[in-house]
Amino acid sequence: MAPQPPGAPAVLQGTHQTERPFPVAPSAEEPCLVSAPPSPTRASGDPVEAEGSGRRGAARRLRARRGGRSRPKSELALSRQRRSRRKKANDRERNRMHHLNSALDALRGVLPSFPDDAKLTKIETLRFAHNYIWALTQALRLADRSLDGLGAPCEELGSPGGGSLGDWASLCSPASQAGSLSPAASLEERPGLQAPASPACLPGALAFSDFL
DNA sequence: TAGGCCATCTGGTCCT
DNA sequence: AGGACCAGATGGCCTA
Repeated sequence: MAPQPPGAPAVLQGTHQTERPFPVAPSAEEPCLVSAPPSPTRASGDPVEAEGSGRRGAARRLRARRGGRSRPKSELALSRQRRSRRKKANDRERNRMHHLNSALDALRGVLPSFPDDAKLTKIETLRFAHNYIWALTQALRLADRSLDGLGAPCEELGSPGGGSLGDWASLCSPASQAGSLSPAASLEERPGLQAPASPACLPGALAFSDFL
């Protein structure tokens, strides 16, 4: 996937999404909210107000206690309330997704660098991170063994079938066995992508796609 | 033009 | 009641 060009609605591009914490997209409900006339029934039709004056206190208190919380609302009031709640829910959902994208960007930041023009997609980022962590774990394990005098050769990292490095990463990685939605194929067309921070005892020429 | 990726909206569900 | 989370739908943008 090519990088988002300027103007594209990228996640963190310094456009409206970073400058406006909660960008509110033009919503179909907005015109309704703005143009909705004030409720004509509110002033004169409110049941509480209508029966409020002139009644004995006991009956009124009883009624208030019984139905005070769920006072029936007019259709217009209900509609307004629904729109208001939906709008707030949309804002929260947008904010939540922004936080999620920020976390995803932070994850991209700690992963081995890659050419500027090759921003990882969301699924690529997750798979890359998963496999990269797995690879680092393997490296640490082997390093520990070496320190213990076992002298584990790096071939232990080799693929079970003696395949290529790509096979090693893709076959051994738990992520590669995890699912069927692997986007690795799309990354194979990124020959320039390398993992520069090859840990000790890891094959230094691992291709970027090997982690995906 | 088809397909991929993305942001957003929306309704449902669960939890506090 | 309201918030968090989720998944489906939708439309925009971009590339091959």
